[in-house]
Amino acid sequence: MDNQNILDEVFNKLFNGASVFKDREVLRHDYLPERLPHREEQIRRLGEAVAPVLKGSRCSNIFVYGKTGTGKTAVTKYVLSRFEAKAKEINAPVGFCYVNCRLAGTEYRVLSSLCQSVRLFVPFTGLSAGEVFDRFRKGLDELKTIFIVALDEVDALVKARSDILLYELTRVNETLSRSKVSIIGISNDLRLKEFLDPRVLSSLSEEEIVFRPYDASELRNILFERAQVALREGALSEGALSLCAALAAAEHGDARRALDLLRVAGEVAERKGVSVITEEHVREAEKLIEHNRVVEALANLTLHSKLVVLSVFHMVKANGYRAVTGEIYEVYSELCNELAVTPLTQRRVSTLVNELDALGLLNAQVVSMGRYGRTKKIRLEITRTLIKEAFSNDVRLGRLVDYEPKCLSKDAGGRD
DNA sequence: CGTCCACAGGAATGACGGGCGG
DNA sequence: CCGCCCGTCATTCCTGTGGACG
Repeated sequence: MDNQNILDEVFNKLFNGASVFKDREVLRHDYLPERLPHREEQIRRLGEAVAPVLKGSRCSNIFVYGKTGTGKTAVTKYVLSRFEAKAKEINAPVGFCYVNCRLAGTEYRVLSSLCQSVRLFVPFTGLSAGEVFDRFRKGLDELKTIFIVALDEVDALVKARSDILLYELTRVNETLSRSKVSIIGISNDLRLKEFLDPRVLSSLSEEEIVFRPYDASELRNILFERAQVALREGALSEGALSLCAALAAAEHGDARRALDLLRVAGEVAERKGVSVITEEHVREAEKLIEHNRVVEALANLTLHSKLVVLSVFHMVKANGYRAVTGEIYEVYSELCNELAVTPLTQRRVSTLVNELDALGLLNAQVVSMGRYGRTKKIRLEITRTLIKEAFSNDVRLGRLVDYEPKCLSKDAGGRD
C-alpha cells in the first residue's frame, strides 16, 4: 500500500467508518458540563457562601477540600461563572480570578496572575515577590470592588514554598480602603491543614466544604450523562460503562480517571473500526493510559534521573533482588563514566530516587538491616520494554540499556 | 543492653542562567 | 551595560536512627 492509500484509508475511516464519538471534547476532564450530578449540596453551599458579595458585602473565606477528581474545580468554576453572569445582570461591582497554583508553579507566577486579573501587567521576573504583591494590592484598591480569589491546588503552593502568600492575602483587607477580598482555597490534600499556620487556617476556613469521593453508581451516572453528549447513540455498552465506573471507583472515586478511561476506550474502539465500546476496550484503555503515563514520565526525566533508573534496572536484572542505595550509586557512577559525565553526589542521587518514587517509577522503602546499617531497598516498577521505548530517541542512553556494568559482573551476585 | 553500621534526610550555602529596571 | 533578584539544581556538612550483633 502506498502512502496515498494509507491516508485515504485513515481519512475514510474518520468520516465513513464507525465513529463512536459525537463530541470528544466533552470527555476531557477540563470540560465544564452543564450539569454536575451528585454535587448539588456543594454547589448550593458554595453559592450561598459567595452570594453576599452580590449585595456588596465581603463573603467568608472558604476552604474547599477533597481528593482529585471529586469535582472541586468543576463546581468552583461552575459557581463562579454563574456568579459572574448574575453580577453582570444586576451590575454589581464584583470581580474574581481563578488561579491554579500547581500550574502556575511558583508563588511569583501566582502573584503575577493575580495582577493580571486586576488588569495590571507585571514582568515575568525581575521584581521581588513583595513588590508584585504591593502592585496587586494597589491595583485592586483602585478597582473599588469586592474581589474573590480562587486558589486551586493551594497545597502545591504551600508545600513547595510556605504559607506566607496565603497569610498576606488573608490580611490584605486590613490595608485596603476601597476594595475587599475573599479567598476560596481549594486543596487536594486533606492534611493541608496540618501544614498551615494556625492564623491562616482560622481565617481561611471560615467556611469549609468537603467533597467526598464518588462511589461507583455516582460515577456511572456522571459518565452516562457525559456519554449522551459525547458519544453516538448506542456506542457505549452497558458493561463498558459499568467497568469504567468500577475501575475509577476503586481508585479513590476519581471522576477524571473515569472520563479518561471512557475517552481512551472510545479511541481504541474507533481505531479498530468498531462502533460500540466494549469492556475489552476499557481494559485496553487502562493499559494504554498507564503505558503512556510511564513512557512520558521517563522521557521527560533529566539525564541523571534517567541514569538512576538505568542503574536500578541493571541492579535488579543482575541480582534479582531489590537494590540498595550504595550499590545503585556504584552502578550509577559507572554509567556516568561511560558517558563521560561527572556523577552527582550520593546525597543528590538519594533525592532523585525519592522523586522517582513519587512518580511511581520506582518503589523505595527504608529498611534497617540492623548491624549492617540502614538503607533504602529499591524496586523497579517498570519493564525493560518501557525503558527502551522511552529512551529510544537518545542513542547513548539506548546503548546503556544493554550495557553490562563491570562492577556487577565481577562478584557474581551478593548475598540474599 | 549498648554499639555501631550505612545510610536517611534536613539545613545552609553556592553556582548559574534568565530577565528585569535603571 | 550593570547590578539585582529570582528559581533551580547541586554540594557540603550534618544529625538522626532501627535493629542485628556481640
